[in-house]
Amino acid sequence: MAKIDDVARLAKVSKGTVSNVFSQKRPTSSEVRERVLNVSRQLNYVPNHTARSLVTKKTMAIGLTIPHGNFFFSAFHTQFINGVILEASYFGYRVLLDIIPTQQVKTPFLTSYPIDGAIVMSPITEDERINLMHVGQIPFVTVGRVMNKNMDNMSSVDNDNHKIMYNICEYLIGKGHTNILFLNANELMTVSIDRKSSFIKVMNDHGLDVEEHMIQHKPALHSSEYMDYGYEETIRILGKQKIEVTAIIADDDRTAFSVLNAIKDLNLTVPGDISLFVICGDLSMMVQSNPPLTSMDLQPSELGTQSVRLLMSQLGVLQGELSANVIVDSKIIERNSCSMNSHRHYS
Amino acid sequence: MAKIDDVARLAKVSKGTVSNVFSQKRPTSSEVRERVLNVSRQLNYVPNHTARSLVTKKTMAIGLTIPHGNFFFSAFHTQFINGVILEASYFGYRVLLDIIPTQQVKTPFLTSYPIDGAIVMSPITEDERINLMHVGQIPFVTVGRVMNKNMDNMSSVDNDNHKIMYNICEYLIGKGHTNILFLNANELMTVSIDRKSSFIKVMNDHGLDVEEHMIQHKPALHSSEYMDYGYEETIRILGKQKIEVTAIIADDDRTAFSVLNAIKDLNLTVPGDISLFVICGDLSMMVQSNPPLTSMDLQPSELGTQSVRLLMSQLGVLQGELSANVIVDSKIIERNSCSMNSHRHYS
DNA sequence: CTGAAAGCGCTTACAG
DNA sequence: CTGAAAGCGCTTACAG
Repeated sequence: MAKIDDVARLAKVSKGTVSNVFSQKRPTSSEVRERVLNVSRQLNYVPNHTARSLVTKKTMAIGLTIPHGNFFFSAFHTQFINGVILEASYFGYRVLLDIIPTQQVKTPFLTSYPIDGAIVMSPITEDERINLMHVGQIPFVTVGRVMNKNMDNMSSVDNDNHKIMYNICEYLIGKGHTNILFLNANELMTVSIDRKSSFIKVMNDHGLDVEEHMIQHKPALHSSEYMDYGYEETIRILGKQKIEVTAIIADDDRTAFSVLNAIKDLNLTVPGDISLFVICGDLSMMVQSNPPLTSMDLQPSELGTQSVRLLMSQLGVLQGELSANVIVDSKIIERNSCSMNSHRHYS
Repeated sequence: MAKIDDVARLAKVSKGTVSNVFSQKRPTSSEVRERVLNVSRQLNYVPNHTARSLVTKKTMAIGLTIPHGNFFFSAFHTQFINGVILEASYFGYRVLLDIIPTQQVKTPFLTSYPIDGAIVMSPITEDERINLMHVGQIPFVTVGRVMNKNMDNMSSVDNDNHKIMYNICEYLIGKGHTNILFLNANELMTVSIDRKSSFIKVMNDHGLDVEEHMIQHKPALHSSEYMDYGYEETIRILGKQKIEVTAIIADDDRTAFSVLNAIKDLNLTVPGDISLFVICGDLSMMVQSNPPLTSMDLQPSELGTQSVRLLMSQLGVLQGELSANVIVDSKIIERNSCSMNSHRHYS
C-alpha cells in the first residue's frame, strides 16, 4: 500500500500538505489539492487509519458491550444495535462489538481498548464492565440504571421503568385483573429490580397484595437456557391454582410465546381465560402472533440512537446541552391479548 | 495513562523488556517479569493498542459486513453473528460491525479500514464490497457465492443450496404436492439465484412445470419493507386460484409468519389445506409458532464459526489445510406444518 | 497556503 | 536474557 511519503514525493509537496488534503483541517489551494488527489488515486493511496489514530488519539470507533451470556441477541438487542449503527455512522464512527465471552480465549486481550467510548447495555448489579471503563478511562453511557458503588453522575439512557409498570398495571387493573403473574427479567439486571419494586408499589397503591410467587425471574441471561422458562412457570403456577391468575406480564417476546403455548396446553385461551401483556417485544413478532399480543413498546432503536448522541456529546463531537439521563418514551400498543376479567368471583 | 517509558523507568529495565513481558514474544526472567508486572499494576499500565498495531500491522479486529438495507438483522444474522463473535474472540480478535449505511454520513470514512480481514455476508450480484476489499487488499471470506466478474478463487462458506432445494422439493413432492409456491429471497442475492434455478431443475426432473408466478422474490432487502410481502403474495396468488397451490416454501421466518396469517384470513389451515415449509428460521420462533413450522436448518451459527476459521487460516493465525469453500450441512427439521396433499384431483 | 521537524507509543532487528 | 536505536505512517505546532 502506498504511504504518505510516496504521494508527497510524486505530487512534489510535503507530507503535511498531503495530510491536510485528506484531513481538511487546514485549507489547501485547489491546484495543490487536485495534484495530490490525482496522485493518490493513481497510487491507490488512503491514509493509514492506525497511524492517524496514534497521533490524534482517536480510534473513531465506539464499543458496544452486551453482557456475556446475553450475547445471544434478542429482538430488543437487534433493534437497539440498528439504532446505534445508524447514528454512529452518521458521526463517522464505527461500532466494535465488544463482547468478550467468558469462554476460554486463546489469546487474551492484553492491550488498551481501541475505542473512544463505549455503550454499556443492560447493566447488572455491581457490573464489572463499569469498573473496566473506569480504569481504562473510557467515556461511556449505560443503557439502563447502574448500581455500582461510588459511581454517580454517569450518563445513561433508559425508559422510565416505574412509569412502564404503572401504566401496565393500571391497564390490567382497569380490566378487572387483580391476580397478575409477572415474569420478570433476570434478577441480576437492574431493570428487573426497578420493575419489581414498581410493580409491587402500584399494586399496593390499589390495595392489592402481591404474593411472592407472583413475581418470577428469568433464571439465566442465556437465551438457550431460558427458552422454556415461560412455559414451565406458567404450567407450574397456573396448573396448581388455575383460577387465581387472570393476567400475565411477560418480560420479552420469547417468554410470551412460550407462555402462550403453556396456556394452550392447559386448555385455556388468550385473552378469554388469561390476558397476556408483553413488555418488550419484536414488533413483527407481536403482530404475527396468534392472537396478536398487546405490548409495551420500549423503542429500542431510539434507545440506541440516543445513547450514541449522549456518548458523542461526552466525546465533544456533538455540541449543545444534553441531559446526562435521557428518558426514551414508551407506550402501550393494544392488540388482542388482553380483555376484561371474566371471572366474576373477583370483581 | 501510563506509557511504556514510565514502566521501564520505574522497573529499571528497557522499553524492549517491558514490551517482551506483555507480548511474550521473547522469554524474560521471572524476576524481571515480576518487577515489570508489579510496576504496571501500580501505574495501571496496559500496552497501547494503536501503537502496537502501527508496528505489527495488525489491528486484531475483523470486519463483518452485512449489506446495507439488510442491516436490520434477522434471526439468521443474529445467530450468525453469535458464531462469529465466539470464534473470533477465541483467536483474540474483535469484531467490527462494518455496516456503512447509504444514509448521508456527516464524516466520510476517508482512511484505510482498521481491520485485518473481513467477512462479507449475503453477497449480491456485482457486490461492490468485494471490490472494496480488493483495492484495500484486505483478506476476506464470503458467506454465500460471489458472482463478481474476474474474481475467482475466493474463500467462501455456504450451505449447499442445490441440495437444500432438492431435499425440500423431494420432501414436498413425496407428500403429493406438485403446485408449490416459492417465496424466494431478494432477487439480487446470489443465494436466491441459485435456489431459483435448483427449484426449477428439481421440479422439472420430476416432470413438473414451474409457472413463472410460482416463484416470487422479496421486493427489498429492508425488513420494514418486506414485512407484509408474504401476506400479500399469499393473498394475491391463493386468493385468485385457491386450489392450485397446496404448498408454500418461505425464505425466512418473518415471511412464513405473514404467510400463516394470510392463510388464516383466507379461511384455510396449515397443514390441512396448505403445507408451509420455512427455509431459514429462528429455532425458537419455529417451535413456538402455531402450528410449529417444519424448516430447513441452515446452522447460521456454524456458518459464522466456519467463516472465522477460514479467515484465520487466510491470516496465517490458524494452521493446517482448510478448504477454500466450506459447506455447512443443512437438514430438515420436521415439525407440524407439512402434510400429505389431500386434494385428490392432483394425485 | 506550505514545509521541515518532532513526536504519537509501541516493536524489532541487531548486538551483546 | 537484556539494551539502545531505528522505525511503523501519520499529524501538528512552529516558522515562513
